[in-house]
Amino acid sequence: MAKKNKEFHMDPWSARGIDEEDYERLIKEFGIERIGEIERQKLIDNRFIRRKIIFGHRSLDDIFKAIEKKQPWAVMSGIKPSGPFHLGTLTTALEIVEFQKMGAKAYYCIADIESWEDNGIPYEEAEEAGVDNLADILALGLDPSPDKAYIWRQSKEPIVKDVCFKVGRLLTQNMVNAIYGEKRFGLYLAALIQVGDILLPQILDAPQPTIVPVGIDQDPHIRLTRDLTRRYYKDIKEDEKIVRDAFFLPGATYHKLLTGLDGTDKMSKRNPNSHFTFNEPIDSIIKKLKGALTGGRKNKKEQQELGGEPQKCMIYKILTYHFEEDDEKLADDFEKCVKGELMCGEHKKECIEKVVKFIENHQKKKEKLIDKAREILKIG
RNA sequence: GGGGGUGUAGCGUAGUGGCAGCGCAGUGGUCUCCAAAACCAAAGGUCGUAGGUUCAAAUCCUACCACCCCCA
Repeated sequence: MAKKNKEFHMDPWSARGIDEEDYERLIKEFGIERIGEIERQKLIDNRFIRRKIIFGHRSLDDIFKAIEKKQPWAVMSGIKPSGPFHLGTLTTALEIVEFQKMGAKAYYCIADIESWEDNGIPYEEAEEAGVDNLADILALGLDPSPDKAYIWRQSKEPIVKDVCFKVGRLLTQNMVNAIYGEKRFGLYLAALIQVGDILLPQILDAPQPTIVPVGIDQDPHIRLTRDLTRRYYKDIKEDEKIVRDAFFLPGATYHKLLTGLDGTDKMSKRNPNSHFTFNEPIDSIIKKLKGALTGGRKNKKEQQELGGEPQKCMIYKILTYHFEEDDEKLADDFEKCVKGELMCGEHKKECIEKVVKFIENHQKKKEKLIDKAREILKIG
């Protein structure tokens, strides 16, 4: 209620939830484009597109053009090494892997400057988490070969720091306030470093379309980056001749965020019951899933008469995001739930089995990739 | 550089010298197909840190630390 009067700040660093009304607003007022039928068809292999988890984008058309003309393009995203992988980071990671499979060169950033600025974790302490996170995405299928991927740590990559200072000249206090609200100064710096991360493919290689798959809460970074790119990375001319084209405005895809397993606004580190990590003991994961919010009715009788409410159900949600491969089975379970034929206890049990299988399998793959991750990040 | 303010449980707060309390969150239980909601119960504190005054300090004094505001 009060929200309508308040200024709309979507904050990449806070844990505020985002509701349907916000999504509409982002599309109407902030220029995010809906994923239309054409984009949908072109990306139909992507589960997140099919299931409308990725709901919006900027400049996806540049990517399709590059694909058509067989020109190079990039996918860029990263992770803040402040803890283990969870279902939220899994979404972005899978998106990167998907785009790489479609032909993009993948640029993956370990955002250790941000984990210092945001969480107070010194670079050295972020190393282990960085290795762990990288091993996770390798296990999910990221191909690290040098022609297909470039992986870096912010603190060790001078180019991204250069960009921070270069574009910093274009920014005023009022602009950062409008985008992020009042924050610790270091967070603004981290945001500018991230501008460097997003532009890195075009700096290291040549101007090319870049897609940044992110959660919708990261859009402020995308807006800032596009604004600064437009103003700073223009055509470079020598003697009236263009020697380097202007950069492409970095594009993005936006996915909806998973809410907390326990029914709270957002999965957050603060609230351990809202999420589980990939490094967590299996019995702890099971316990959290057992306690997950469902859309079930008061008792069995009412459930059979009225049917469940899968829209509210976290079990249904995480199956949709990650753990049910089969579209038909998913739709079928939705139907059964609404008709009152599927009981939550039973559905939960099924879901738990799938999650446990996934985590155990993932751990096995990951274990073998830790050394590889160390090698890539040059951490001994 | 100067001035003012704040610091009490995970979070929000009450407490002006005499047993450190309340709300929310978290935990356990009842209920439930499982959760949620509701109800019941238990738990949680070096009162920012270090000194000092006092029979007695969250409370008064000193220094330091962290954060916020104002002035130059």
